[in-house]
Amino acid sequence: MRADARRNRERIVACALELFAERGPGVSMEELAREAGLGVGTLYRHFPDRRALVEEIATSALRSMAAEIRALSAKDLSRWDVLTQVVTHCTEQPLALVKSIADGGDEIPPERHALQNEVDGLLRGLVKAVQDEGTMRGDISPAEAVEIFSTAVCRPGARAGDAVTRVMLDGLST
Amino acid sequence: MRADARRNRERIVACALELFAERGPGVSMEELAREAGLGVGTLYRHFPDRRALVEEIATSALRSMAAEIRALSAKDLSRWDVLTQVVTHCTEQPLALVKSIADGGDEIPPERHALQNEVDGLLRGLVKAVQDEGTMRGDISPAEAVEIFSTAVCRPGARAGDAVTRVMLDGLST
DNA sequence: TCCAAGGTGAATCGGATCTTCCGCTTCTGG
DNA sequence: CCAGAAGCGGAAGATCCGATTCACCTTGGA
Repeated sequence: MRADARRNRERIVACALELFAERGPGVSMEELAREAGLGVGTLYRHFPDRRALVEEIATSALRSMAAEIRALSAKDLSRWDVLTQVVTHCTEQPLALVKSIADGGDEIPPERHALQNEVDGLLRGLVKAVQDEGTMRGDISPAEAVEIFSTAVCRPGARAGDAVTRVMLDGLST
Repeated sequence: MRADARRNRERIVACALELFAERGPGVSMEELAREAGLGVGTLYRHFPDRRALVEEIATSALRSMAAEIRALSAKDLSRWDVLTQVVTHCTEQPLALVKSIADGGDEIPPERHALQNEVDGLLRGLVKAVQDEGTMRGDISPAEAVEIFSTAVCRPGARAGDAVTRVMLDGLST
């Protein structure tokens, strides 16, 4: 593959990641192309159709999300601090986008479904750990906690450490 | 106006209110009609076009919202309790819808714009009062607080007293 | 009973996207 | 440096989807 082609492909993925995260799904191929400074045709050279593009982005984001949670969990920090950092990480990139894509109507391909379950499981596990540690209130189920995160993080214009996120975390702590 | 016509008009407004609240704008006229158990044509007999329908619902919801805030504010309750009830009221009906409609792209007609400002002002005033009372943390600006409410309340499927709302309120209290 | 107000929903209209395609441009191996 | 493959651009055409219309059927109520 030619060097410039690889560069362009990367740029497409990066821009799509960003645009989906900040404006939700439904961004048109043309906007994606413009943002990346390329022609629409180029998107189609790299991805057979919209779905393929969305799929690549979603799965890669989920994969990196799962990796990040694992990495942070392995650190020698209080579970609460791990949670905080996970939330920060989510706000900065993937989850928001993944959720926005997930809302996009298409049927979920099995691979992505599995990844989503994996991330969900990791998050719920983390919540449980934080509660066991005693730093998070116990009257919220892991599933509810995850919903709360989504609400705070998957918001157009969410930024790490903004008021919504701070209030949510404070409301969750004991 | 014939009795059945009046009945149908009311049913349209009620269903639209509900559908917009729970599924956001972008619900099609056909869905609206189906939900109301009527034909599409009937919607058009009552409202010249989609915009007129949306407009009627939005302004009436905003009006009742403002009235509700005023009514609750006049009660002899702590400002915190007033806030709690306002949030509950929002979750049960209008704001969610109004915001979801506001996101719908159309330019905001002046009348609605004025109403939105009014509601916004009332909310910010209430927040200020709660903070002065000392029951809400002071490191959140009224505007941020309103954004937090929106986030918690304008969510597909929000229900009064659910985990998201509870956590948000706890996070806001001192 | 009569008939105008009211209701219906298939068909039409339009706007917005997605995709295709072919001529033009940019790499890169030799 | 050059030939030709790889890549790019973006107008044009195919599609999709929801808003709106309209010719015809129902029904409230005088």
